[in-house]
Amino acid sequence: MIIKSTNINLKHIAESGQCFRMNRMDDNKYSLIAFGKYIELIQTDRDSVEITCSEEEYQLLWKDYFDMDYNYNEIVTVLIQGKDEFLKKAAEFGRGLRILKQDIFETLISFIISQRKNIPAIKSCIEQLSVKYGERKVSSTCDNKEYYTFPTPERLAGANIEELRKAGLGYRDKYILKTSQAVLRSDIDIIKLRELNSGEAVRELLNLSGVGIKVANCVSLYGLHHIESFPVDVWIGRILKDIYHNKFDLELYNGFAGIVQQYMFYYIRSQNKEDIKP
DNA sequence: TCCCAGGTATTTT
DNA sequence: AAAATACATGGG
Repeated sequence: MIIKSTNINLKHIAESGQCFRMNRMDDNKYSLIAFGKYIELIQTDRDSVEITCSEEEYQLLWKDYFDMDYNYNEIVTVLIQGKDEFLKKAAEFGRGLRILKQDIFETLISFIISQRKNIPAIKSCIEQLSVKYGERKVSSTCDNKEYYTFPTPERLAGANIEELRKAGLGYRDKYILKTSQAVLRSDIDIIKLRELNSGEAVRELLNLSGVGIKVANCVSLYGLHHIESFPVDVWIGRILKDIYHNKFDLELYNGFAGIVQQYMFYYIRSQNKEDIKP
């Protein structure tokens, strides 16, 4: 299945810190586990991507997952033609980034794990959790590739805390357990969060163990696709302080600040990472 | 070996 | 109410 788009870049998406189960296999080729499925993606040229799935599965799942109905060119153009020099560079550099529509529970648990960990360590934890508590599957389309789906709330809520910790969670083990149990008991209805606006959803999420303002905003942005949510982590915090002297005007990007945040995050980190430089 | 990582909860001023 | 501090583990 081939996707044509003037604004999709697998490398940018995979390396932008929004998802943790999309991995580079070799140049231009990535594997991805999401929604219980395994696919491989190839950047065949600047404007096209090949996915190892049927047309039907693409229409049913991946088209939405990659947010293909949204016009990212419009935002990139606004930023590149705008007056903000930093965002101009960030948008030029990150052209092809998209905000994925990820599973809400996986996003919630993943970003609880993310606190005080670097991205490789986060990925490692999530992979270990999946092997331990997910479902083993074999991809029929990708050379019988073996993979493990992300655990369900039931599986994590029923986990033994010592066993959980062996996945490298550290002190976060109790957060994962409590939050999974809260989801299972429907103390919070994570499906209904979709019906709320971003502010209301964040407020609900803050009741969960291990979820503070930053993680709540990440869940809102990446799990609920509230593209106005603007997570502030150490990197974004440094940008707001060092580049904008704490005078960054979010109102300028009302309604899509989360996407702007993603260009910022990806760009600033590229400055410090050889392997992401263009 | 040392430092720090897409922060949060708890304790202390 | 605001500010300091503890927290587990592993990647670089």
